[in-house]
Parts: sequence; C-alpha cells; structure tokens
Amino acid sequence: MKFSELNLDSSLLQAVTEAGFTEATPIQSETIPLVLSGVDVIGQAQTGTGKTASFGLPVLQTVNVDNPNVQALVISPTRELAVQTQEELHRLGKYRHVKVQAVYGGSDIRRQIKQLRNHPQIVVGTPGRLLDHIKRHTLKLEHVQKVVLDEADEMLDMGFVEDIENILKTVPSTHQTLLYSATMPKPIMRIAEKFMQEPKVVQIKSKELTADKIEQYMVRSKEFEKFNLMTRLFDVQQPELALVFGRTKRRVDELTRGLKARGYNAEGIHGDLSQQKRMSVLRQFKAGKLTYLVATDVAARGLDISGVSHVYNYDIPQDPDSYVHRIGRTGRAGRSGISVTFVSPNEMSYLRSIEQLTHVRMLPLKPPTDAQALVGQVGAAKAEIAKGLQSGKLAKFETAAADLLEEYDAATLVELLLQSYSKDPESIPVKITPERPLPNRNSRDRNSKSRGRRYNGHGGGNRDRRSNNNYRRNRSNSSHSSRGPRSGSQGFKIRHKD
DNA sequence: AAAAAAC
Repeated sequence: MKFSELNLDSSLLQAVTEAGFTEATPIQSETIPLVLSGVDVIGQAQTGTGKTASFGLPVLQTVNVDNPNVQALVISPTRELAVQTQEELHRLGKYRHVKVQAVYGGSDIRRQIKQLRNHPQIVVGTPGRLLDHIKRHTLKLEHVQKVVLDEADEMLDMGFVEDIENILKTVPSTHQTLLYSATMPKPIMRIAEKFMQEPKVVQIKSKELTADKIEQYMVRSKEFEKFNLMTRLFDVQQPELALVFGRTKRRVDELTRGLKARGYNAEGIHGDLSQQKRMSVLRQFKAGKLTYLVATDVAARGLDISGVSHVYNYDIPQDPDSYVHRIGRTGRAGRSGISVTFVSPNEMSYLRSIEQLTHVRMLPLKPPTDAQALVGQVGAAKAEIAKGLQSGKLAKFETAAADLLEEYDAATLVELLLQSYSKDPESIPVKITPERPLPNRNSRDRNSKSRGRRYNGHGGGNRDRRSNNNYRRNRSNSSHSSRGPRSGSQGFKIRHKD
C-alpha cells in the first residue's frame, strides 16, 4: 500500500516523500488506519520494519497544533531510543509544525524544564525522567489523548511496569494506548490486558522472526581465542559499520581498549558512561566516523543506524529475545546484513534456544587464517591509499605510492609496513576478564558424585574457590603464551623477527 | 544473571 492511500495529511505526506518513502510497510498499512480510528492497538512486527512511523504518522496527524498542551506521550526503554524517536517524529512532523520534545535522564533537567515550557504537543521520554518531571509539576499529562509504549517487550519487563503504571495514573483514563513490540511474550499480553481496552492486535506474520536478509553465522571458539578470531574476521570482512556486543559493561570496556590498542577504530557504549559520552559515540558511529561500536544490550533494541553491515556477538546472549534484537540492528530498510556469534563449548545450550526461537540454523563459519586476515588488511590499506589519492590528500605521494603498490605483493608490503611501525598486532597484549565458569561442571561433578551430595553445604564453597584458582592459573598461562607461539593457534607469520 | 532507567 502507498502512503498516499492512507488518508494522511498532505503536510505529512510531503515529509514522508522527502524522507524517500512511497510504499508503506505491512505494519504501517495495517496499523495507521486503526490508530486513526481511535482504538487501542497492539502492533507486532520484525525490527526494522518502520514501527516508529506507523504510530508516528497517525499521532502527528491527530495532534492539534493550535493547542499548547501535551497531547501525546511516547515512552521508550532507553535514552538513545527516545532521542532517535524524537528526531524521526520531528522530521515527519515538520511541515505540520508539530513540536516534539525528548526528556530523558543523564542530561541537564533545567534545560529540559525550559524546553517543556515551550509547549510541545508530543513528549518522548524514558520512564524515570518522565516521573521526575511529573513530580516536579514541570510536565502535565492531563490533556494527553494518546500514549505509545514503544519496544514494549523490553519496557514492560520487570521494574518498568510500576513506573509506567504511575505515569499512566496522570493521564486521562479516556486515552488511546498503542503498544509496539518485536516479540510478544505472555507477560506482555497480561500487561496489555491491564492497560488497554479491547485492543486490536496486528501481527505481521513472517516465517522467520529475524529478517531473512541477515546471514547468520556462528564460530565455535574457546574464550581465550575469541578476540584474535574476531579481529581476523574484521580484517577479512571489512565491515562498513559493525556493532560488537559484549555481555557486561566491564567486558565492553576491555574489548574497546583491546581493539583500540590494535588499531581498530572502536569506541564503547554502555550505561555507566556519561550521557554526553554515550551520545557523542553514537553520533560518531552514525556519521561513519567510527567503524566499530562495542556495546552492551543498551544498544540492542530499537536503534536505527543505517549502514550497520555486521553484528558480532562477542558474547552470545543468554536471552534468545536479546539475540533477535541485537542482529536486528543490521539488515534494515531493505539492505542485507551479516551476523557472527561466538559460541564456546559450554554455551551450546544458549545457541540451541536461540535457534529454537528463530527457526534459523546459524551456519558454522570457519575462522579465517592469518594469511587471509593479512590479505584483508592489505585490501583495506590499498583502498585507504586509493581514497587518499583520489581526495588529493596524498597527491604529493602519488607516484611513490603507485610505485609501491606496483612493486610489492600484498604480504610483503604489509610486512614492510609493520616493520616500520614495529607494530605486530597480536603482540599487543589484550586483557579481557574471562567469563565466570558455570557452576557444577565436568571434573568437579565426577569427583563429587562418588562422595555423595550430603556434604553440599560444607564443601561447596571450597570447591568453588578451588575452581576459581584453577581458572586464574589457566588464564595467566594463556596470557604468557600470547608473547610466544601459542599452542593450537598459528602465530602471525611476521611475528618472530627479533 | 546482566542490563536498562532518576537525582
């Protein structure tokens, strides 16, 4: 269906056309008329199918621009998503002159209070800060007619339910509720029953939960080798933009440090960083000034960044839903994408439950050899040089560079380069805290079986401590060996020059 | 179990 057939105001259609869209996606064609008719709507569709516009357009249409009160409220699970939604609503509503304001934590509340005095008709916010404004009486919701719960599966997760309930208490009971979600687990349906009145459910049927434009791969690897395997993949795949997911904030920090040390254009994003840092990193990534964005699940949901060609699950998500969201950051808006998930032997059960949910078997990917990684690096270097020559930045080196590229084959050139920089990537130590070992594993189980379980309370702590020590010893061994040849993995060819 | 979200 075309947008022009959806009874939308010409000012909105103009903005849609300017954004480059003519054909509405299924979720948009189905929900826009429903939202316009005023009923409560539950919309479920794959990520990347234009959910924001499917509530945004009808909400923008029904807002009265001559009325200075807040008439619509959009609640988002993360700050970045709130900002993104505000930007998109602003873009779509600019010819209708609708004022849209985002409010979220981590940024100056006084500035937000001033902005709220500017009479926005639509407010987009995260739960905590919305409540803060409500308590300060700097945000009044008594004229709100439409409430949108965006990415509701995440938001209605435990902890948020109460916040949302408290926010909704200040909204007139006659309001229309719109709930959008990529997945629709049972708790959501219960919540929907509680907050909504005879909602119409629009479920966009898709054979697969994950977009088929995403090629999904997995790499079997031990914890200690993941880092090197992943960087080799980077060299071979040369992603345009890549999202790299780690399980914890700390691991994201360490991964980022490690990637930077090896010369990759990487930055991290997670909830412990200042909001300023979070925004600036995201801005750089969106502008293509940053190639690798290392993230916790803060970046897993909803974020729409064009050009994300690869998603790497450095740590496999334990929650299968989270996998669907993470890889949904690529393969958006009709483009294709690639995801690679690293799986260690004790994580096979997570892999199974993910595949059960998505009904897609991840293809085993053979990690590239050092030689292949080298060729990838050379290709990238050549492209860089070519770009530099083209832009004129390297004009004065033009003949010299051309000669070099003529004279040497790829591997030799890289060897020369590395020698001159004395920068052998794998010699740069990278420390990443290992995942804690899962309890009750192999050898300990076997030992304890014959002894029986009755000593449980007593011996448990001891056994755990022992296993930790073992683990630490293993780690220090492997970090030693990163200086010399490592058993089981071939070293970098150009390493042993000294 | 971690992450996210208010100061």
